[in-house]
Amino acid sequence: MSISKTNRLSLVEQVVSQIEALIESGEWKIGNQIPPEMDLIKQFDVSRNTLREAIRSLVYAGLLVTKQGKGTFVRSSSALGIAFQRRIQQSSLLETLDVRHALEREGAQLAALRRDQEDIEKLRSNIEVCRIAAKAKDIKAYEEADIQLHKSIMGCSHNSLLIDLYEHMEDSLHDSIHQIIELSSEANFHLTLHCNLVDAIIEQDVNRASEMVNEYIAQFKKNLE
Amino acid sequence: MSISKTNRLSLVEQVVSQIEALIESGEWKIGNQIPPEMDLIKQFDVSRNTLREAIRSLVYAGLLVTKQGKGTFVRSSSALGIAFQRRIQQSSLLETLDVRHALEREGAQLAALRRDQEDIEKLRSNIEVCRIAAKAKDIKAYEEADIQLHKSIMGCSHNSLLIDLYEHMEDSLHDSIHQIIELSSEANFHLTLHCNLVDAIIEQDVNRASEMVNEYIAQFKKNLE
DNA sequence: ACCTCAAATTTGTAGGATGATTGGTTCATT
DNA sequence: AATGAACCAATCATCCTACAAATTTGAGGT
Repeated sequence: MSISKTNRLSLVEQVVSQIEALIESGEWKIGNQIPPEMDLIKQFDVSRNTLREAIRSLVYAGLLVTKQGKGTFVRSSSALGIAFQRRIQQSSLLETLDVRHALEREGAQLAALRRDQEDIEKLRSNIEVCRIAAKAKDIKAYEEADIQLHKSIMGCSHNSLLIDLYEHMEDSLHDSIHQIIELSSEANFHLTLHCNLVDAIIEQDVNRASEMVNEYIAQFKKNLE
Repeated sequence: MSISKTNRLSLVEQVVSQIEALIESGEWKIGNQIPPEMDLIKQFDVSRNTLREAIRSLVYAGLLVTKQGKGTFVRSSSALGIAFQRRIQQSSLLETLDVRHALEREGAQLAALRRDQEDIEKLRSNIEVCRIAAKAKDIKAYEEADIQLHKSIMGCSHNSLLIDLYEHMEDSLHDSIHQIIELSSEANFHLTLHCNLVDAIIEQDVNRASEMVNEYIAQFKKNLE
Protein backbone atom coordinates (compact mmCIF):
# COMPACT_ATOMS: atom_id res chain seq x y z
CA MET A 1 0.00 0.00 0.00
CA SER A 2 1.33 3.36 -0.98
CA ILE A 3 1.55 5.85 1.85
CA SER A 4 0.12 8.81 0.00
CA LYS A 5 -1.97 9.98 2.89
CA THR A 6 -2.73 13.27 1.22
CA ASN A 7 -5.45 12.78 -1.34
CA ARG A 8 -5.13 14.74 -4.48
CA LEU A 9 -6.61 18.20 -4.29
CA SER A 10 -10.15 18.60 -5.56
CA LEU A 11 -10.74 20.82 -8.55
CA VAL A 12 -12.35 23.45 -6.37
CA GLU A 13 -9.31 23.53 -4.11
CA GLN A 14 -7.02 23.87 -7.11
CA VAL A 15 -9.01 26.80 -8.44
CA VAL A 16 -9.04 28.42 -5.00
CA SER A 17 -5.26 28.11 -4.82
CA GLN A 18 -4.81 29.64 -8.23
CA ILE A 19 -7.04 32.58 -7.37
CA GLU A 20 -5.25 33.06 -4.06
CA ALA A 21 -2.00 33.16 -5.97
CA LEU A 22 -3.37 35.76 -8.38
CA ILE A 23 -4.39 37.96 -5.47
CA GLU A 24 -1.25 37.36 -3.48
CA SER A 25 0.97 38.18 -6.45
CA GLY A 26 -0.92 41.40 -7.06
CA GLU A 27 -1.99 40.36 -10.52
CA TRP A 28 -5.51 40.91 -9.27
CA LYS A 29 -5.27 44.14 -7.34
CA ILE A 30 -7.38 45.00 -4.33
CA GLY A 31 -10.51 46.88 -5.31
CA ASN A 32 -10.34 45.78 -8.93
CA GLN A 33 -12.95 43.74 -10.70
CA ILE A 34 -11.97 40.22 -11.67
CA PRO A 35 -12.99 38.64 -14.99
CA PRO A 36 -16.58 37.40 -15.20
CA GLU A 37 -17.45 33.79 -14.44
CA MET A 38 -17.62 32.81 -18.09
CA ASP A 39 -14.06 33.96 -18.75
CA LEU A 40 -12.73 32.23 -15.66
CA ILE A 41 -14.50 29.02 -16.66
CA LYS A 42 -12.47 29.04 -19.86
CA GLN A 43 -9.29 30.19 -18.15
CA PHE A 44 -9.35 27.45 -15.50
CA ASP A 45 -11.18 24.96 -17.69
CA VAL A 46 -13.71 23.91 -15.07
CA SER A 47 -17.48 23.95 -14.89
CA ARG A 48 -19.44 26.90 -13.64
CA ASN A 49 -20.37 25.08 -10.43
CA THR A 50 -16.77 24.31 -9.61
CA LEU A 51 -15.69 27.86 -10.31
CA ARG A 52 -18.54 29.30 -8.28
CA GLU A 53 -17.75 27.09 -5.29
CA ALA A 54 -14.19 28.38 -5.40
CA ILE A 55 -15.31 32.00 -5.68
CA ARG A 56 -17.82 31.52 -2.89
CA SER A 57 -15.17 30.13 -0.60
CA LEU A 58 -13.00 33.16 -1.14
CA VAL A 59 -15.98 35.47 -0.66
CA TYR A 60 -16.68 33.88 2.69
CA ALA A 61 -13.03 34.15 3.64
CA GLY A 62 -13.17 37.84 2.80
CA LEU A 63 -10.76 37.90 -0.12
CA LEU A 64 -13.43 38.57 -2.73
CA VAL A 65 -16.80 40.26 -2.81
CA THR A 66 -19.50 39.65 -5.40
CA LYS A 67 -22.20 42.04 -6.52
CA GLN A 68 -25.04 40.64 -8.54
CA GLY A 69 -25.30 42.29 -11.93
CA LYS A 70 -21.97 44.08 -11.52
CA GLY A 71 -19.22 41.58 -10.99
CA THR A 72 -16.73 40.19 -8.50
CA PHE A 73 -14.06 42.32 -6.88
CA VAL A 74 -10.93 41.77 -4.83
CA ARG A 75 -11.54 42.89 -1.27
CA SER A 76 -8.45 41.94 0.69
CA SER A 77 -5.39 39.77 0.48
CA SER A 78 -5.60 38.59 4.07
CA ALA A 79 -8.01 35.89 5.13
CA LEU A 80 -6.61 36.01 8.64
CA GLY A 81 -7.51 39.64 9.00
CA ILE A 82 -11.13 39.02 8.14
CA ALA A 83 -11.38 36.04 10.48
CA PHE A 84 -9.87 38.16 13.22
CA GLN A 85 -12.29 40.97 12.49
CA ARG A 86 -15.24 38.60 12.76
CA ARG A 87 -14.03 37.27 16.07
CA ILE A 88 -13.57 40.76 17.43
CA GLN A 89 -17.12 41.66 16.56
CA GLN A 90 -18.30 39.02 19.00
CA SER A 91 -16.23 40.46 21.83
CA SER A 92 -16.80 43.26 24.27
CA LEU A 93 -14.97 46.53 23.86
CA LEU A 94 -13.01 45.86 27.04
CA GLU A 95 -11.74 42.54 25.82
CA THR A 96 -10.82 44.06 22.51
CA LEU A 97 -8.98 46.82 24.26
CA ASP A 98 -6.75 44.32 26.07
CA VAL A 99 -5.77 42.79 22.76
CA ARG A 100 -5.24 46.18 21.26
CA HIS A 101 -2.97 47.07 24.12
CA ALA A 102 -0.95 43.93 23.46
CA LEU A 103 -0.54 44.68 19.77
CA GLU A 104 0.03 48.41 20.11
CA ARG A 105 2.64 48.08 22.80
CA GLU A 106 4.53 45.44 20.88
CA GLY A 107 4.23 47.50 17.74
CA ALA A 108 5.51 50.66 19.44
CA GLN A 109 8.48 48.88 20.96
CA LEU A 110 9.41 47.18 17.72
CA ALA A 111 8.93 50.48 15.94
CA ALA A 112 11.44 52.10 18.27
CA LEU A 113 13.89 49.32 17.51
CA ARG A 114 13.40 48.99 13.79
CA ARG A 115 12.23 52.32 12.36
CA ASP A 116 14.28 53.58 9.44
CA GLN A 117 14.66 57.04 7.95
CA GLU A 118 11.66 56.64 5.70
CA ASP A 119 9.53 55.63 8.68
CA ILE A 120 10.62 58.69 10.61
CA GLU A 121 9.57 61.03 7.86
CA LYS A 122 6.22 59.38 7.60
CA LEU A 123 5.64 59.61 11.35
CA ARG A 124 6.53 63.30 11.35
CA SER A 125 4.17 63.91 8.50
CA ASN A 126 1.38 61.99 10.23
CA ILE A 127 1.74 63.81 13.51
CA GLU A 128 1.74 67.13 11.70
CA VAL A 129 -1.61 66.29 10.13
CA CYS A 130 -2.90 65.44 13.61
CA ARG A 131 -1.71 68.82 14.91
CA ILE A 132 -3.38 70.71 12.12
CA ALA A 133 -6.67 68.89 12.57
CA ALA A 134 -6.53 69.49 16.34
CA LYS A 135 -5.87 73.17 15.86
CA ALA A 136 -8.76 73.43 13.43
CA LYS A 137 -10.90 71.44 15.87
CA ASP A 138 -11.93 69.27 12.97
CA ILE A 139 -12.97 66.14 14.83
CA LYS A 140 -13.53 64.00 11.78
CA ALA A 141 -10.15 64.88 10.31
CA TYR A 142 -8.41 64.31 13.63
CA GLU A 143 -9.97 60.90 13.97
CA GLU A 144 -8.75 59.91 10.53
CA ALA A 145 -5.29 61.36 11.11
CA ASP A 146 -4.98 59.56 14.42
CA ILE A 147 -5.78 56.23 12.84
CA GLN A 148 -3.29 56.87 10.07
CA LEU A 149 -0.65 57.67 12.64
CA HIS A 150 -1.30 54.45 14.51
CA LYS A 151 -1.08 52.45 11.32
CA SER A 152 2.19 54.13 10.45
CA ILE A 153 3.58 53.29 13.86
CA MET A 154 2.67 49.66 13.42
CA GLY A 155 4.22 49.82 9.97
CA CYS A 156 7.55 50.74 11.56
CA SER A 157 7.63 47.30 13.16
CA HIS A 158 8.10 45.86 9.68
CA ASN A 159 6.17 42.82 10.85
CA SER A 160 3.47 42.02 8.31
CA LEU A 161 1.57 39.71 10.62
CA LEU A 162 1.35 42.32 13.33
CA ILE A 163 0.35 44.97 10.80
CA ASP A 164 -2.31 42.72 9.37
CA LEU A 165 -3.89 41.96 12.71
CA TYR A 166 -3.81 45.56 13.80
CA GLU A 167 -5.36 46.94 10.64
CA HIS A 168 -8.32 44.65 11.04
CA MET A 169 -9.07 46.10 14.46
CA GLU A 170 -9.98 49.32 12.73
CA ASP A 171 -13.68 49.16 13.62
CA SER A 172 -12.81 48.97 17.25
CA LEU A 173 -10.34 51.79 16.75
CA HIS A 174 -12.94 54.10 15.35
CA ASP A 175 -15.23 53.49 18.29
CA SER A 176 -12.68 54.22 20.94
CA ILE A 177 -11.14 57.22 19.28
CA HIS A 178 -14.53 58.73 18.68
CA GLN A 179 -15.33 58.49 22.37
CA ILE A 180 -12.09 60.11 23.42
CA ILE A 181 -12.32 62.98 21.04
CA GLU A 182 -15.72 64.01 22.24
CA LEU A 183 -14.19 64.99 25.54
CA SER A 184 -12.36 67.99 24.23
CA SER A 185 -10.63 68.49 27.56
CA GLU A 186 -8.73 65.29 26.99
CA ALA A 187 -8.08 65.86 23.34
CA ASN A 188 -5.03 67.95 24.05
CA PHE A 189 -3.62 65.37 26.40
CA HIS A 190 -4.30 62.82 23.74
CA LEU A 191 -2.29 64.73 21.18
CA THR A 192 0.59 65.36 23.57
CA LEU A 193 0.76 61.67 24.36
CA HIS A 194 1.01 60.84 20.72
CA CYS A 195 3.73 63.40 20.11
CA ASN A 196 5.70 61.87 22.94
CA LEU A 197 5.18 58.42 21.52
CA VAL A 198 6.47 59.45 18.13
CA ASP A 199 9.45 61.16 19.74
CA ALA A 200 10.25 58.04 21.71
CA ILE A 201 10.12 55.92 18.57
CA ILE A 202 12.35 58.31 16.66
CA GLU A 203 14.84 58.41 19.54
CA GLN A 204 14.63 54.63 19.82
CA ASP A 205 13.57 54.89 23.44
CA VAL A 206 11.82 51.53 23.79
CA ASN A 207 10.70 51.94 27.38
CA ARG A 208 9.23 55.36 26.90
CA ALA A 209 7.38 54.22 23.80
CA SER A 210 5.90 51.40 25.82
CA GLU A 211 4.85 53.72 28.62
CA MET A 212 3.16 56.11 26.25
CA VAL A 213 1.06 53.29 24.87
CA ASN A 214 0.19 52.19 28.37
CA GLU A 215 -1.05 55.64 29.24
CA TYR A 216 -2.90 55.98 26.03
CA ILE A 217 -4.77 52.72 26.54
CA ALA A 218 -5.38 53.44 30.21
CA GLN A 219 -7.10 56.64 29.19
CA PHE A 220 -9.43 54.69 26.93
CA LYS A 221 -10.26 52.24 29.66
CA LYS A 222 -11.08 55.04 32.03
CA ASN A 223 -13.51 56.48 29.54
CA LEU A 224 -15.26 53.18 29.13
CA GLU A 225 -16.42 53.15 32.72
CA MET B 1 -33.84 56.74 -3.05
CA SER B 2 -33.82 54.63 0.07
CA ILE B 3 -30.56 54.44 1.95
CA SER B 4 -30.58 50.73 2.64
CA LYS B 5 -26.94 50.21 1.88
CA THR B 6 -26.96 46.65 3.10
CA ASN B 7 -28.49 44.44 0.47
CA ARG B 8 -30.45 41.46 1.61
CA LEU B 9 -28.39 38.38 2.31
CA SER B 10 -28.08 35.85 -0.47
CA LEU B 11 -29.46 32.37 0.06
CA VAL B 12 -25.97 30.97 0.33
CA GLU B 13 -25.10 33.45 3.06
CA GLN B 14 -28.27 32.55 4.93
CA VAL B 15 -27.47 28.87 4.78
CA VAL B 16 -23.91 29.54 5.92
CA SER B 17 -25.21 31.49 8.89
CA GLN B 18 -27.60 28.73 9.85
CA ILE B 19 -24.87 26.11 9.69
CA GLU B 20 -22.54 28.33 11.69
CA ALA B 21 -25.25 28.62 14.30
CA LEU B 22 -25.73 24.86 14.40
CA ILE B 23 -22.03 24.38 15.00
CA GLU B 24 -21.73 27.25 17.45
CA SER B 25 -24.65 25.99 19.50
CA GLY B 26 -23.15 22.52 19.65
CA GLU B 27 -26.11 20.95 17.90
CA TRP B 28 -23.57 19.73 15.37
CA LYS B 29 -20.69 18.53 17.51
CA ILE B 30 -17.07 18.65 16.47
CA GLY B 31 -16.00 15.42 14.82
CA ASN B 32 -19.53 14.32 14.08
CA GLN B 33 -20.92 13.70 10.62
CA ILE B 34 -23.54 16.13 9.40
CA PRO B 35 -26.59 15.03 7.39
CA PRO B 36 -25.98 14.30 3.70
CA GLU B 37 -26.54 16.93 1.04
CA MET B 38 -29.94 15.60 0.06
CA ASP B 39 -31.28 15.92 3.60
CA LEU B 40 -29.88 19.42 4.02
CA ILE B 41 -31.39 20.47 0.71
CA LYS B 42 -34.80 19.56 2.11
CA GLN B 43 -34.06 20.98 5.55
CA PHE B 44 -32.97 24.39 4.24
CA ASP B 45 -35.19 24.23 1.17
CA VAL B 46 -32.53 25.33 -1.29
CA SER B 47 -31.02 23.85 -4.42
CA ARG B 48 -28.02 21.57 -4.44
CA ASN B 49 -25.84 24.32 -5.84
CA THR B 50 -26.74 26.75 -3.12
CA LEU B 51 -26.20 24.22 -0.39
CA ARG B 52 -22.90 23.07 -1.84
CA GLU B 53 -21.61 26.63 -2.11
CA ALA B 54 -22.42 27.15 1.54
CA ILE B 55 -20.76 23.89 2.58
CA ARG B 56 -17.71 24.70 0.45
CA SER B 57 -17.34 28.08 2.08
CA LEU B 58 -17.31 26.50 5.50
CA VAL B 59 -14.88 23.83 4.35
CA TYR B 60 -12.49 26.49 3.15
CA ALA B 61 -12.85 28.39 6.41
CA GLY B 62 -12.02 25.22 8.28
CA LEU B 63 -15.31 24.65 10.07
CA LEU B 64 -16.22 21.58 8.02
CA VAL B 65 -14.35 18.89 6.15
CA THR B 66 -15.79 16.73 3.37
CA LYS B 67 -14.69 13.24 2.46
CA GLN B 68 -15.88 11.90 -0.85
CA GLY B 69 -17.88 8.75 -0.42
CA LYS B 70 -18.11 9.11 3.35
CA GLY B 71 -19.71 12.38 4.24
CA THR B 72 -19.15 15.82 5.71
CA PHE B 73 -17.89 16.32 9.25
CA VAL B 74 -17.56 19.19 11.69
CA ARG B 75 -13.91 20.09 12.09
CA SER B 76 -13.83 23.18 14.28
CA SER B 77 -16.12 25.81 15.67
CA SER B 78 -13.84 28.71 14.82
CA ALA B 79 -12.39 29.94 11.55
CA LEU B 80 -9.57 31.75 13.32
CA GLY B 81 -7.45 28.68 13.93
CA ILE B 82 -7.31 27.68 10.29
CA ALA B 83 -6.66 31.22 9.16
CA PHE B 84 -3.76 31.46 11.58
CA GLN B 85 -2.43 28.13 10.45
CA ARG B 86 -2.41 29.15 6.83
CA ARG B 87 -0.88 32.50 7.55
CA ILE B 88 1.80 31.22 9.88
CA GLN B 89 2.88 28.65 7.35
CA GLN B 90 3.72 31.42 4.90
CA SER B 91 5.04 33.96 7.33
CA SER B 92 8.41 33.88 8.98
CA LEU B 93 8.78 32.40 12.41
CA LEU B 94 10.30 35.59 13.75
CA GLU B 95 7.21 37.56 12.83
CA THR B 96 5.03 35.06 14.57
CA LEU B 97 7.20 35.26 17.65
CA ASP B 98 6.73 39.01 17.85
CA VAL B 99 2.98 38.52 17.95
CA ARG B 100 3.30 35.73 20.44
CA HIS B 101 5.39 37.99 22.64
CA ALA B 102 2.69 40.64 22.46
CA LEU B 103 -0.05 38.23 23.49
CA GLU B 104 1.93 36.42 26.16
CA ARG B 105 3.12 39.57 27.84
CA GLU B 106 -0.34 41.06 27.93
CA GLY B 107 -1.72 37.75 29.16
CA ALA B 108 0.84 37.46 31.92
CA GLN B 109 0.25 40.99 33.12
CA LEU B 110 -3.50 40.63 33.09
CA ALA B 111 -3.12 37.27 34.82
CA ALA B 112 -1.20 38.96 37.61
CA LEU B 113 -3.99 41.49 37.96
CA ARG B 114 -6.99 39.23 37.64
CA ARG B 115 -6.05 35.73 38.81
CA ASP B 116 -8.41 34.27 41.39
CA GLN B 117 -7.97 31.43 43.87
CA GLU B 118 -9.04 28.82 41.37
CA ASP B 119 -6.51 30.10 38.86
CA ILE B 120 -3.74 29.93 41.44
CA GLU B 121 -4.46 26.30 42.17
CA LYS B 122 -4.46 25.45 38.52
CA LEU B 123 -1.14 27.22 37.96
CA ARG B 124 0.44 25.38 40.88
CA SER B 125 -0.82 22.11 39.55
CA ASN B 126 0.48 22.89 36.05
CA ILE B 127 3.92 23.88 37.23
CA GLU B 128 4.12 20.73 39.33
CA VAL B 129 3.52 18.62 36.24
CA CYS B 130 6.32 20.54 34.53
CA ARG B 131 8.65 19.80 37.44
CA ILE B 132 7.89 16.11 37.39
CA ALA B 133 8.43 15.87 33.64
CA ALA B 134 11.69 17.78 33.96
CA LYS B 135 12.94 15.53 36.72
CA ALA B 136 12.07 12.47 34.63
CA LYS B 137 13.80 14.12 31.67
CA ASP B 138 10.73 13.31 29.59
CA ILE B 139 10.98 15.97 26.92
CA LYS B 140 7.70 15.11 25.26
CA ALA B 141 5.79 15.28 28.52
CA TYR B 142 7.56 18.50 29.48
CA GLU B 143 6.66 20.14 26.20
CA GLU B 144 3.02 19.21 26.68
CA ALA B 145 3.03 20.41 30.28
CA ASP B 146 4.65 23.65 29.22
CA ILE B 147 1.91 24.33 26.69
CA GLN B 148 -0.76 23.58 29.25
CA LEU B 149 0.88 25.96 31.69
CA HIS B 150 0.96 28.73 29.15
CA LYS B 151 -2.67 28.21 28.29
CA SER B 152 -3.56 28.30 31.97
CA ILE B 153 -1.69 31.55 32.37
CA MET B 154 -3.62 33.08 29.50
CA GLY B 155 -6.77 31.71 31.07
CA CYS B 156 -6.09 33.81 34.17
CA SER B 157 -6.60 36.93 32.08
CA HIS B 158 -10.28 35.99 31.85
CA ASN B 159 -10.31 37.56 28.40
CA SER B 160 -11.87 35.12 25.98
CA LEU B 161 -10.64 36.98 22.91
CA LEU B 162 -7.06 36.92 24.11
CA ILE B 163 -7.36 33.27 25.09
CA ASP B 164 -8.80 32.35 21.72
CA LEU B 165 -6.12 34.17 19.79
CA TYR B 166 -3.36 32.68 21.85
CA GLU B 167 -4.62 29.13 21.64
CA HIS B 168 -5.11 29.24 17.92
CA MET B 169 -1.71 30.76 17.37
CA GLU B 170 -0.04 28.37 19.75
CA ASP B 171 -1.62 25.37 18.04
CA SER B 172 -0.44 26.48 14.62
CA LEU B 173 2.97 27.37 15.93
CA HIS B 174 3.28 24.06 17.67
CA ASP B 175 2.73 22.00 14.53
CA SER B 176 5.30 23.99 12.61
CA ILE B 177 8.11 24.18 15.14
CA HIS B 178 9.23 22.35 18.21
CA GLN B 179 11.06 24.28 20.80
CA ILE B 180 14.48 23.08 21.79
CA ILE B 181 14.48 22.71 25.52
CA GLU B 182 17.55 21.71 27.44
CA LEU B 183 16.37 19.53 30.26
CA SER B 184 19.77 18.03 30.74
CA SER B 185 21.45 21.17 31.97
CA GLU B 186 21.77 21.43 35.71
CA ALA B 187 20.48 24.95 35.91
CA ASN B 188 17.31 24.23 33.92
CA PHE B 189 16.85 27.82 33.04
CA HIS B 190 13.58 27.22 31.26
CA LEU B 191 11.81 25.70 34.25
CA THR B 192 13.17 28.27 36.67
CA LEU B 193 11.89 31.08 34.47
CA HIS B 194 8.44 29.58 34.44
CA CYS B 195 8.39 29.08 38.16
CA ASN B 196 9.30 32.71 38.60
CA LEU B 197 6.58 33.74 36.19
CA VAL B 198 3.95 31.76 38.08
CA ASP B 199 5.19 33.20 41.37
CA ALA B 200 4.95 36.71 40.00
CA ILE B 201 1.40 36.10 38.85
CA ILE B 202 0.37 34.65 42.17
CA GLU B 203 1.96 37.58 44.01
CA GLN B 204 0.36 39.98 41.54
CA ASP B 205 3.71 41.40 40.58
CA VAL B 206 2.84 42.75 37.15
CA ASN B 207 6.27 44.04 36.22
CA ARG B 208 8.09 40.88 37.17
CA ALA B 209 5.57 38.81 35.22
CA SER B 210 6.23 40.95 32.20
CA GLU B 211 9.98 40.60 32.56
CA MET B 212 9.79 36.87 32.81
CA VAL B 213 7.87 36.69 29.56
CA ASN B 214 10.45 38.93 27.92
CA GLU B 215 13.24 36.65 29.01
CA TYR B 216 11.34 33.58 27.99
CA ILE B 217 10.73 34.84 24.46
CA ALA B 218 14.28 36.13 24.16
CA GLN B 219 15.50 32.67 25.10
CA PHE B 220 13.21 31.13 22.55
CA LYS B 221 14.57 33.40 19.84
CA LYS B 222 18.15 32.65 20.80
CA ASN B 223 17.50 28.92 20.52
CA LEU B 224 16.30 29.37 16.97
CA GLU B 225 19.63 30.59 15.71
C1' DA C 1 -29.96 67.31 -24.56
C1' DC C 2 -32.88 64.37 -21.95
C1' DC C 3 -35.82 60.66 -20.76
C1' DT C 4 -37.62 55.88 -21.48
C1' DC C 5 -37.37 51.36 -22.18
C1' DA C 6 -35.39 47.32 -24.17
C1' DA C 7 -31.24 44.52 -24.57
C1' DA C 8 -26.89 42.82 -22.95
C1' DT C 9 -23.96 41.57 -19.08
C1' DT C 10 -23.20 39.42 -14.82
C1' DT C 11 -24.12 37.01 -10.66
C1' DG C 12 -27.82 34.02 -8.11
C1' DT C 13 -30.68 29.87 -7.87
C1' DA C 14 -32.70 25.59 -9.48
C1' DG C 15 -32.56 20.84 -10.96
C1' DG C 16 -30.80 16.87 -13.53
C1' DA C 17 -27.15 13.68 -15.01
C1' DT C 18 -22.92 11.28 -14.44
C1' DG C 19 -18.32 10.09 -12.24
C1' DA C 20 -15.52 8.77 -8.12
C1' DT C 21 -14.83 7.03 -3.57
C1' DT C 22 -16.12 4.50 0.31
C1' DG C 23 -18.59 0.96 2.92
C1' DG C 24 -21.26 -2.78 3.25
C1' DT C 25 -23.72 -7.11 1.31
C1' DT C 26 -24.18 -11.10 -1.18
C1' DC C 27 -22.60 -15.19 -2.68
C1' DA C 28 -19.68 -18.63 -4.61
C1' DT C 29 -15.33 -21.08 -3.54
C1' DT C 30 -12.40 -23.38 -0.59
C1' DA D 1 -17.39 -21.63 8.49
C1' DA D 2 -13.81 -18.54 6.63
C1' DT D 3 -12.35 -16.11 2.66
C1' DG D 4 -12.47 -13.30 -1.06
C1' DA D 5 -14.56 -11.48 -5.29
C1' DA D 6 -18.23 -9.14 -7.34
C1' DC D 7 -21.91 -6.22 -6.72
C1' DC D 8 -24.69 -2.49 -4.77
C1' DA D 9 -25.90 1.60 -2.02
C1' DA D 10 -24.67 5.97 -0.06
C1' DT D 11 -22.23 10.13 -0.56
C1' DC D 12 -19.58 13.75 -2.34
C1' DA D 13 -17.47 15.79 -6.99
C1' DT D 14 -18.12 17.63 -11.38
C1' DC D 15 -20.58 19.06 -15.39
C1' DC D 16 -24.61 20.69 -17.89
C1' DT D 17 -28.70 23.59 -19.09
C1' DA D 18 -32.12 26.83 -17.84
C1' DC D 19 -34.05 30.70 -15.78
C1' DA D 20 -34.23 34.71 -12.26
C1' DA D 21 -32.49 39.10 -10.47
C1' DA D 22 -29.60 43.12 -10.53
C1' DT D 23 -26.96 46.30 -13.07
C1' DT D 24 -25.13 48.62 -17.03
C1' DT D 25 -25.46 49.97 -21.75
C1' DG D 26 -27.39 51.85 -25.64
C1' DA D 27 -30.99 52.77 -29.08
C1' DG D 28 -34.85 55.55 -30.07
C1' DG D 29 -38.05 59.01 -29.45
C1' DT D 30 -39.36 63.57 -27.56
